[in-house]
Amino acid sequence: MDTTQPTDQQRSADRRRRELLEAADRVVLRDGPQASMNAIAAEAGITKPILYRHFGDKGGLYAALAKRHTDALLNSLRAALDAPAERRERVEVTLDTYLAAIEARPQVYRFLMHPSEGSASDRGFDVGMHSIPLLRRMGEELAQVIEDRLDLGPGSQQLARVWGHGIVGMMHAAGDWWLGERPCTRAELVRSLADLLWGRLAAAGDKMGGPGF
Amino acid sequence: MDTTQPTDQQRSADRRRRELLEAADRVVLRDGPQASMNAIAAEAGITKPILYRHFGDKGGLYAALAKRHTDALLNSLRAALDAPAERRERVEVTLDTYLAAIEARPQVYRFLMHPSEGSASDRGFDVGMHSIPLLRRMGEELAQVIEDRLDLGPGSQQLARVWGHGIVGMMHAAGDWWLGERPCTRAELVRSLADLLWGRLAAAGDKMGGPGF
DNA sequence: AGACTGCTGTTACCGCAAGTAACATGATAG
DNA sequence: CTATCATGTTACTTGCGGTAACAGCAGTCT
Repeated sequence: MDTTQPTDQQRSADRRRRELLEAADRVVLRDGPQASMNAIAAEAGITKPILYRHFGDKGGLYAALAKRHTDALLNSLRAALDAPAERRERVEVTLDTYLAAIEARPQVYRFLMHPSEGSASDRGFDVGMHSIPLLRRMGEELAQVIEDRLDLGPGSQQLARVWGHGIVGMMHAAGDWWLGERPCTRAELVRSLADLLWGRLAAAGDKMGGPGF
Repeated sequence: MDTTQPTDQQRSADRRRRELLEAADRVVLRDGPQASMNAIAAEAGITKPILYRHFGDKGGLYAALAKRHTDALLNSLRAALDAPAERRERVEVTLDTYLAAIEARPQVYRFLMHPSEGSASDRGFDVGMHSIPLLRRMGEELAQVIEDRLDLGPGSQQLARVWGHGIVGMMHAAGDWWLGERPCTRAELVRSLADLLWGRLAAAGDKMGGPGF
């Protein structure tokens, strides 16, 4: 039986798969998220049907491709979150890690955030399911960390999940905007966001002190 | 001369345009963001080229369509932001307004957040510009309100913009997740998010008090 | 040896949606 | 009666996702 034997065909197929993914990676890095299957196949030196044999459909390829980058980014973020430092320091390092990643490879970032909706397989999806997997995964991850390490009162699990997704969304939107306009340095952005999370919004005074205003 | 006269052809064209937009609205509400030009034309009782004469391309139609809803939502949010109440109250009402809107018309919401990238006109765009117009507009709007009404120290304008986009992103991501999973009531979600903005993250105690951990 | 299986690769095609060209029609102005 | 201009149509091109059918090439069973 070939239960212990990877049959060395398996390994060959896996290697092919990885080669294809790297070709796809190169194309996406060059052409952005609208990279066509033809282009990817050409880059890999083969033709379309092979891609479809390996990945089923475009969604499958994109999912496989996204998983690699998502996993990589999540590992970096986990490391930042688990650093042995003060909470504020950890938050800032994590924010900076994310922002540095999207700054370094904007095309990849753009691809990850813009799956562009599959074409026919989406039938029957309810709203909400369309959302970007990376954001969801980051949100859940952060929620777990928050719940594990913070002492919130009753309902802590739910609170942690809301905060996880909320903070990730904050990071994402601010990062996206920052990447487009570059209105300040990365360090300034990190500091501003951390300030926001640290309650400076609530602590700030009104500008025109009238109570009815 | 017909400088004072809107030439009543103009008005007729405008009415047509509005009718087409409403037809498009109906289709998008029914089919989601992947509504085809053919479908929209059919719903309006006409054929494709007319749509193209009125809106240029699909991006144009989508932009016009999005503008209507975006304006409507922004008006609601402005009203909530300008309410004569305590800051926390205003924040909660604003969050609730947004969440109620996306809860009431998820298809519209999904459309607004998922323009699916134009096809050919995107050439030459740098990264960052892809982002959803509604989010950007909400971010800028909120930034303006924050800057107008809060007394932040030096660099207040930049801080306000970061916070504006950050808070909007938080609201958006949390809302998207909530809409998909419905893990709690709207009121609970609003409260949790407001708590986050009010610095409860920073105030919470560690679970295992070891300093090195 | 010769047929069977399974994998990799190809060409050539289908269906569908965006976008366009060219033609038809009906009102209005000179 | 004709020129014009907006409104509408059919029929086409282009490009992409996806698939069917076929071609070469290992090994394998009898």
